[in-house]
This record gives sequence, C-alpha cells and structure tokens, in this order.
Amino acid sequence: MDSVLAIIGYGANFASISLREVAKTAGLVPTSFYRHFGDMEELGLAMVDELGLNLRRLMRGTFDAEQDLDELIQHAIVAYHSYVLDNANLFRFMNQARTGGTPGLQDAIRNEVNSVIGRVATELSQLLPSLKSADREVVAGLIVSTLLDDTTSLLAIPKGQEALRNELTERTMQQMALIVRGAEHWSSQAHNEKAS
Amino acid sequence: MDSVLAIIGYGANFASISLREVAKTAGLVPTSFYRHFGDMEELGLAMVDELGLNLRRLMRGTFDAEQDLDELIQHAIVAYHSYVLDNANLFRFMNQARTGGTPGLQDAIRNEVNSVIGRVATELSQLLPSLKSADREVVAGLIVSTLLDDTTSLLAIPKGQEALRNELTERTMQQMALIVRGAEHWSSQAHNEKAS
DNA sequence: TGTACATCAGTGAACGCGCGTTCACTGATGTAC
DNA sequence: TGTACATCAGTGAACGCGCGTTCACTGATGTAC
Repeated sequence: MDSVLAIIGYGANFASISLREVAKTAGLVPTSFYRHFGDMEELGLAMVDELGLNLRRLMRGTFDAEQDLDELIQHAIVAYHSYVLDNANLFRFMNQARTGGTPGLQDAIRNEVNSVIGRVATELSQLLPSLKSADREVVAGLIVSTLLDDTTSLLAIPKGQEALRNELTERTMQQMALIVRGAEHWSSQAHNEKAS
Repeated sequence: MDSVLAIIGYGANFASISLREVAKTAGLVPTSFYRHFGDMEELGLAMVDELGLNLRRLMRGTFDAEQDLDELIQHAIVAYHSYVLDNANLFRFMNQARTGGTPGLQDAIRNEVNSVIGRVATELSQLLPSLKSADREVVAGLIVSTLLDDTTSLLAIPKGQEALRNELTERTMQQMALIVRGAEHWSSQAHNEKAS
C-alpha cells in the first residue's frame, strides 16, 4: 500500500498503475503480489479501509474538544488541511478513485463519505440546535462537499506556495461561515411549500 | 473523440484507455491515430476544449432569460441536470481528468472551471446586489463546487432510478437556496475582523 | 479541358516492451507430540 | 529437548497478449497552369 501511494505521489493514476509496478516498488517479484491481494481492486479496497480509519480518527479529534462553533470551524479547517498535506497521496488516491475507480471502488469511497456526512449531521444537532433534524443531512452534505472541493484545490497547489495555501484556507473558512449563516436563516420548509 | 466517450461510457477511465483502443473503436488502424493527435493527452485537451464550448453555451442559455432569483435557480438546476444526463460521458471524462489526468489536463480543466466561476460571479452582481464585490468570487466558488459534487452524484445514479434523481434535484435546490440565504446574511468583513 | 503535382487520411507489416497470470519450487517460522 | 509436519511469504522461468511507435506505401481530393 505504501508503494501505491509512492507511485501516485510520482504523478500516476491508480487506474493505470500495474501490478508489476507495485511489486517492483515494494521490492518484490511480481508473483509475490498475489500473496497479499487477489488483484489491484482488492488492494484499492484495502486502501479505502485505511482511509476510513484515518477519517474517523480525525473526526474524533476534531469534535472532542468542546468549543463554540466559530472556533470549531477554524480549528477544524486548519487541522484538516495539515492532515491532508501529511497524507497527500492517500487523499489523491481518494479523489482519483472516487471518480475514476472501478464501480466497487467508487462505491466503497461513497460509503466512507456518507459516513462522514452522517457524523457531521449528528454533531450539527449540538452545534446548531435551531436546525430542523430533516435539514441536517442537507447542510452536512454541503459542508462535506465543500471540504472535498477544498481538498482538491489544496492538493493542486505546488509545493512551497505558502501564500496560495493561506489564501485557500481563508476562502474555505469564509465559505464555511457562509454555510453556517445560511443554515441559521434557512429552512427547507420555505422551499418545500410548493411541493406540500 | 466520440470513440473515447463511448469507451468511458463502458466503464473505463480515460487514464487507462489505450491509443489502439480509441483507433479500433473509431474503425481505424492504430497508425491513423497520429493523423489527428500527437498522443492521448492532446486528444484529452481537445475534449476539454469541447467541454468548455458546451459549458459556455449552457450558461448563455441559463442567464439569458430574465427572471427572479428563485426561479432562475430552479430552472438552472433542472436544465443543468438534463444537460449532464444528455452528455453523461463528457462529464464523466471531466470528473476523471480533473483529479486523475496528466498535470496538463488537470490544469486545462481547472481553467474551464475557473472561467465558469468567474461568469457566475459576474452574474451575482445583478442577482444579489447587496453582495460586496470582493465576496462574489467566494460565493460563486461555493455554488460551482456544489454543482460539481452534484454532478458526481448524478452520474453515480444507476439508469432508470427516477426517484433517486428527483431526490438529488430537490437536495441540490435546497443547498442552493441555503447558499443564497447565507450570501444575503453574510459578509467576509465579519470574519476578517481578526485579520484587519 | 487536360495534365502534373501537392496534400493528406488511411494502410499493413514490424519492432521491442511491459503486462497479468500459471507453475513448481524454496526456505523460514510456528506448532504438535 | 528433539523431531515431524503445516503454514506461508517469496522466487524464477515461462506463456501469450496488447501496447506505442517506426516505416514505406496507397489512393483520393484539390490546385496550378
């Protein structure tokens, strides 16, 4: 798995990485690959599991400290950014496989993302008690999709461009603040009137 | 180019489609490929150009009709969804190449997306005059990233699942309404106080 | 109207290479008695 | 404590295949005079 991440870091796409390449990078003969995984998709699924563990650990740390909403957002974004940069290739893999993996891989990643959305929705009931429970999933989805796009932008910034990174952090914080402000002043009821 | 889209439609990832595969699907001998493109990346760049044309045409149609903001959002989302479904493989290509293409391809797509954001920001000055001009890009970025995530979800829905599609449309409309509400009640100034 | 020439998409054979997968084998480590 | 056996990660040779790219060639279409 570390070999795959190294190859991705070199610019490759998981979908076009060969079994032999992985084995060679791991210092093994190609045949040995089969001792660990049946094929490349199985390897990918193992990496998604790894990603899921990382995300859960990260969220535990984020929501643990009690603090007010604005502080939480700022700390969470800073923590998330440094986490993404520390595990850049794992997040590159997530981005690639989410849109370009085999159906099984895309599904596995969608499940992980949905589990994050669910967790965020749960926390929202504490953080924004005014929000109707049916609306929490909508807001949580918006938050997570914004973070995912943020992740893509962050990974696209060339190394050493500190200024661009700080700009991105600032923009993401503003977008989160906007979402929170929107969530306070919005209810799906207003829009659903036509349907009901 | 049509051949590439057909192959992507069959489940493949652009990054792992071979030159020979494209030629065969187009009914040509592999050598003939070089009469049209120098390599696969050049083909990909031509497809990004095509995508850009499509997006500009779509936006022209969307912003042309004068209508109030809520109506515009509803019509735009419905129009966008049917457009994505009509050109599903082109949008799949966009999603794949945005995260997993060669650096040149990723760059080209980022440019197209930024141009869409710029256009949306311009329109916002008419639609939400209360919004400070410096904040328009932030809001436009949020709108576009939400639409991109929406696109990914839409393309992941299996054919014939009308109910799921309608659910997604409804959710996206709610998220857009929330963003508009947030944009009305938010200014980056509030957040920037600490920085200034 | 007729002839000579340029352009250009497509052809077919050939190349060396990396690919996924098979097979029988090795050698270290752990377990049963 | 010593012996026999099972487990399991890694090896090395071999296979047929699709890959990108090269080359010299064909044949239709357009243009100059």
